[in-house]
Amino acid sequence: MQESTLNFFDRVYEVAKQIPYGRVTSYGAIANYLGAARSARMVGYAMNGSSGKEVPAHRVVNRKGLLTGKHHFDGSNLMQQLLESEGIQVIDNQIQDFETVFWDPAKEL
DNA sequence: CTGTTGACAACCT
DNA sequence: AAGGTTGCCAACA
Repeated sequence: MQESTLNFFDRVYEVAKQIPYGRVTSYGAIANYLGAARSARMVGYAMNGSSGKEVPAHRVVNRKGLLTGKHHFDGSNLMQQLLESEGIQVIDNQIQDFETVFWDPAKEL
């Protein structure tokens, strides 16, 4: 696969789609996997175009395990409910046992 | 082409 | 240790 052909956004989508069920990852982890460790913000920004795509943006949170991007979802607690639907405990936009459900693309891939 | 923005992360006080 | 500020880097106006 010629990654160079794909835009930065597309790479983020590809990685996000590969997030296993019941797992989550951080923006920095994805950015690190893409070689843009300092571009964690870009990952989040890329998610702006994830609407209407297969990208499970609700599985992507910041390094604290906090659902910072929930405000971008349709509802207010939609993101949280989606994660809880996958067996992830989320309390007050904070993922419980974050280290347990954390999925690092750089290690898993 | 230059400046601003942004779903973060790291550094500094 | 906890909180606030700066830095990154690519997209967008």
